[in-house]
Amino acid sequence: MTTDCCPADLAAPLDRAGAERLARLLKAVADPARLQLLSLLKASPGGEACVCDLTAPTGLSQPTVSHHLKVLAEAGLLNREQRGTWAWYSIDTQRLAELSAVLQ
Amino acid sequence: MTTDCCPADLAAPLDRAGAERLARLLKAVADPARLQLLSLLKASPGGEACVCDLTAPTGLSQPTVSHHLKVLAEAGLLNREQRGTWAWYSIDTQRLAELSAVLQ
DNA sequence: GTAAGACATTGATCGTTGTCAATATATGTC
DNA sequence: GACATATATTGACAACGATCAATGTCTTAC
Repeated sequence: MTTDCCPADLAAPLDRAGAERLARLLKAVADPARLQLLSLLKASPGGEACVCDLTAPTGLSQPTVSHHLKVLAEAGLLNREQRGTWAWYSIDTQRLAELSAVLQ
Repeated sequence: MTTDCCPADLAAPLDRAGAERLARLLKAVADPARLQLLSLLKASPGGEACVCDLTAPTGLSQPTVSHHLKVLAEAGLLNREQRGTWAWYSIDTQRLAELSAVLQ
């Protein structure tokens, strides 16, 4: 069950506004770099990683990784926790599961 | 179970090529017009509709609707069947379910 | 307080894509 | 065959987004 606002469902008739909300969420995931980041986070011990751990395996620059993580976080799919100098990111598994359920 | 090629899984480590394949699929869905089309198809009697039935409810021009249906069909998410002058589209529910499963 | 390190932001570039008007193709009808 | 209708394709344009270099901000260590 989603709270008031967010995902919606493909089965219910989708008006333009609902479609745009859902599309924004899906666009966050529909990028190879961000999919790789999600995969890396899922495979990380504790399900979390800092930015510095994610640049090498993706082959992207630090600002680019930071950008993608921000996109995912703003979509609500990642949680961000600051620990000292490091920023730790982890997947919001419930949110991701909700998004997955929309397509069924 | 996916056949040899397609979706892949977020849990398994995702290389760049796999990520790009998956992103292509998700991009097909990550558009408000295409989400509305999927929703309309799902709600249609028999789970299918022709192009002429889809322009009015989306508010898009006929070429634009045709374009979006093509994108979805090329992604394997829609089936196309020609009947006389009409082209009938329907959702490939298995393919869509596979895509949904990837995000879990 | 200065320096170093981790991350974020800004600015610029370039390819991609959603949209429509115009046109083309194909199918059925008279 | 000529015509009407349904769909697809082409061409053009505007908006968006992925990327990086350069720079800014913040935290810890000395």
